[in-house]
Amino acid sequence: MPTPKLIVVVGPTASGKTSLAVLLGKKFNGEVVSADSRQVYRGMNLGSGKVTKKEMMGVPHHLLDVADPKRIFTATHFARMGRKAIEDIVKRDKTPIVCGGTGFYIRALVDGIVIPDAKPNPTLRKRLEKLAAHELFEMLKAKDPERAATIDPKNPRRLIRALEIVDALGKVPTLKKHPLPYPTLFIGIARDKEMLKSLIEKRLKARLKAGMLVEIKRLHTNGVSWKRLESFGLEYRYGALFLQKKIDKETFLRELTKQIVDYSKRQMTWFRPDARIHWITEPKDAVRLAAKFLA
RNA sequence: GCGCAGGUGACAGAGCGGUCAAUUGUACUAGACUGUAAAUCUAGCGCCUUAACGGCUACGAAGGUUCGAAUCCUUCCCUGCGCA
Repeated sequence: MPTPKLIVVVGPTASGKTSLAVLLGKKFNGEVVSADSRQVYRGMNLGSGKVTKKEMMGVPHHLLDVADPKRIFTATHFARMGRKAIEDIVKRDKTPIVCGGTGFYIRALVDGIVIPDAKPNPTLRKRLEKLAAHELFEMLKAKDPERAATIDPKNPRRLIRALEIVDALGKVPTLKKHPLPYPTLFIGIARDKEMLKSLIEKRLKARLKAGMLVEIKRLHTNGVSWKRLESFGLEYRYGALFLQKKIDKETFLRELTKQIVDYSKRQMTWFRPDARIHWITEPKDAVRLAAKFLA
């Protein structure tokens, strides 16, 4: 039995990750583990760019439709389920292909960062949300100077989470990693800015035509609040704003396009420093890399 | 032609004698990321300098007043509105 190996496909939104993962899966007897923080939710298909059954071309996919959009799903849930899926794939002698654009999820899963075992505490959060960032920072500094030294002192969300951990565990533990024990090939899809922008525009048009707004409306009808939809960002946020008539069609299109482009930049900010990633531009280069890696 | 208002950095738009390379918003660029991560947050943004409480050039143009002007005066050019 050959040693199990892992392939990871990353890249900005609209760069072509999905079809590349399918191609690799088909060629190398693999199964795809999606690493996308929105595609985990049931009913969020068009807006999140989820693969369709047809596009899968018979390659099994994991971690799609595993969560209820009305409930919070987190990186920890993802990492746990992802690990299980990968172990299962390996056990069946197939190659797991992690594919997605959510950098934090990939890190949690592949690098196995140990996220502090402190559950979200809504009551505490609600109370802390009333405070200003500098007040939160002072609190953290008093209770856990070590964490305070490394945290972003102006990011309330991070500060609140840190205080939440302190509340549950006494202090924020130092970062530990339990990476997946397989040799791993990281492939990144590189796209120049102009090209990516036009890909994003094209894809958005196609999604709208396919009924993206109907999908968002259906989610709301099925009990997902506007507020929740807005919190999902991008397609769901702007779609919800438009359906509520908070913005007009033109603003919707213009802002959403811009936000998706901005998002793709943030993704690159995340992936770019990772020296393990082999950047490619053509699928055949990815196939070549993978063939060599799996040999 | 006369009257009034105005010409500021990519755009919008403050400033109305010194602390102004110039508030702010947008756009743009870069970055962070320990259970919301498509979320959340930060920084830069005239030119030179690795950098600076350093130098240079700047607020329509040209002169002038002043120790000192984006800010005051004069002339010119341009724009908007009103009247002819």
